[in-house]
Amino acid sequence: MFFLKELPSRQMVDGYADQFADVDVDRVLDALRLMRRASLLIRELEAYFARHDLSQLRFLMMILIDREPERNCLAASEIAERLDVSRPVVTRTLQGLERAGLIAISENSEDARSRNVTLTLSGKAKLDEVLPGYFAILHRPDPAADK
Amino acid sequence: MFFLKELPSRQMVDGYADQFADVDVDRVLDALRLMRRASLLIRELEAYFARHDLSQLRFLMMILIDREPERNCLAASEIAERLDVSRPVVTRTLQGLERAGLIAISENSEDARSRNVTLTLSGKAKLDEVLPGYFAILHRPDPAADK
DNA sequence: TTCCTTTAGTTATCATGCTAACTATATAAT
DNA sequence: ATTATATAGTTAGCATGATAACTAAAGGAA
Repeated sequence: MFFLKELPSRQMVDGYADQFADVDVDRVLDALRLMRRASLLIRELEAYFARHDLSQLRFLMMILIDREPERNCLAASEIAERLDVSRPVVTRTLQGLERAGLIAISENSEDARSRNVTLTLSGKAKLDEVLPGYFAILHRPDPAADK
Repeated sequence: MFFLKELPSRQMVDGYADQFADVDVDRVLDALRLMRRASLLIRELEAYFARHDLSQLRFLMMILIDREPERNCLAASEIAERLDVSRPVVTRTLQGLERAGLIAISENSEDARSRNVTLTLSGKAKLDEVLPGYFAILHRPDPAADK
């Protein structure tokens, strides 16, 4: 995360960048602004989800399952793949969701190593509960409101 | 953080958003792209810093001190304020930097509660070591390379 | 079949973010 | 002067990210 409040001025970046060749100061400042704005947005989303006993990751996993057209279930490995998050994080997060009753985990008859993950009714209800606020936060013009 | 690989299509967002009023689908997709790109960039920076026994936060703290015009030192509370990070995180990170010999922490003669933080020579050297690679990562066009 | 490699998932451990609750000092109010 | 409040910093404990190292099952090659 990147929460630096006052981004460096162009002069300051110049000051550092002068010591090295080929630094595009505008691009650096753009990248800093990008990280700052996204970090604030992510922090806000996490706080929102926490108030609903969720996290962004929990939410995204549920969305991924819900999104699944026919099967209405997913293997844990498919979730890890699509979310681009490490396996242990997937394992732990799924365990939490199961303990919370939001998903159900069952054996896969074709591959004993694999687990099928399904949304419970409670899980679907949780999605409905959370989605409006989610969109409200996302579609706000600039959560950073940098001055 | 937000690492969802395949962002939802406009149709999919529409599908969810239709159930609620006033959702600007383009704005939602923009926000998702923003978070994804920044998350990848932050992850890359953290990995880079980790290879130098730093973290983005450690780096930013050192930059803040180095940036300081005359005093060449900062109070911990000022660091917390400028970085917009919780106090305990500042405490812990400063302790780590001190143990690593990159900063020095001294008492403040005017306020017994406060601590003055200074960069050591080793700390300044570390900044020089790390800055070129930092700019190189930041000024890359689009680290996400979202197809 | 036996052995080797790959894949699915877990456990253990660490780093970094948070809040709540604490100590200690400084400052303001009475 | 005493009491109350605010500020600086720490500690404890939780959540979420990561890697490394593990078990177990599947698949391929000898």
